[in-house]
Amino acid sequence: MIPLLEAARVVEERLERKLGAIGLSKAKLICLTRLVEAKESLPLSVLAERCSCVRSNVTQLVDRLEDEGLVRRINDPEDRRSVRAELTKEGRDAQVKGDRLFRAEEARVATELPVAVRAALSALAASRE
Amino acid sequence: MIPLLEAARVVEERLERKLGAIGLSKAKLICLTRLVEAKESLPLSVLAERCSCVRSNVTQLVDRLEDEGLVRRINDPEDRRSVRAELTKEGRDAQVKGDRLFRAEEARVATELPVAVRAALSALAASRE
DNA sequence: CCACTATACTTCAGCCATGAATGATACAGT
DNA sequence: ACTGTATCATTCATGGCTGAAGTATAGTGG
Repeated sequence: MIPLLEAARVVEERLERKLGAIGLSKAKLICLTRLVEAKESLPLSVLAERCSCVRSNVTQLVDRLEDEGLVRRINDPEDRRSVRAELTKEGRDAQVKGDRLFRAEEARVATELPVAVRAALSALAASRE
Repeated sequence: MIPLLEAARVVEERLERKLGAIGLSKAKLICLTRLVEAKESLPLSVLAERCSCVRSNVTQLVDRLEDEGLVRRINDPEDRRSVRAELTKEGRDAQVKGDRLFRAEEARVATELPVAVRAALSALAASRE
């Protein structure tokens, strides 16, 4: 087995559990975080890029986030093909809470893996082929 | 972001692409491999345990593997609640091919991550809480 | 023997992800 | 203005995963 994948699974599960407790998931949090970072609404295609996933995925993710009232879809008057995602107040709040949990998990991993290890992983992640 | 998760994603994607080329996936391969290792048919619940996933997942996985003719469901005369999964010839062959690709990816990761790093990851994976 | 409880699998609803196909709009280049 | 071509979002099919609910069978205590 590939230890990298096993370890990631462990961490991923821990993270999902923590986020699940406040009604979020890693995917949703990342989505919200990208919007917070952008400081403005984003076309779904841009959002997809920044979440490193395909558009159809963001369509569904935003569907769910919208159902939960964390995000709102708005039409772009500039380009009528485009649909932008905008954070709601609730979305902003959820992001803050989720981000705290996320950072906590990040910190936990930092205690479990020495800096050198994390550096090696960053390098691998950056390779992207 | 958590480098561990990013790195795992990169490797996972590479692996899925390679396996996809021969009609397999990591999940399917693991399932087949567990059966090969067992050297006999296994009740689905045991298979689920060995694949570290829930039963309902194995039910579906075996559905697909069965559709593809890689595995066969057989009734257990000892316990009529139980359903066992058995490898077919094709399943055995697929496992061999898939395993080669899997080991290749494993080897590749070994060149990308020093032993010390892999050891640290194994330790984290083993923690399981 | 009966009722309980536990176990085995399946089914269903839901989430996350992908890729192919669709429909609408934008933007050439002619 | 018209005809492609590219881009935007969505839908659908599929795969992998989970947890809750359902069905059948097994096993146990009375």
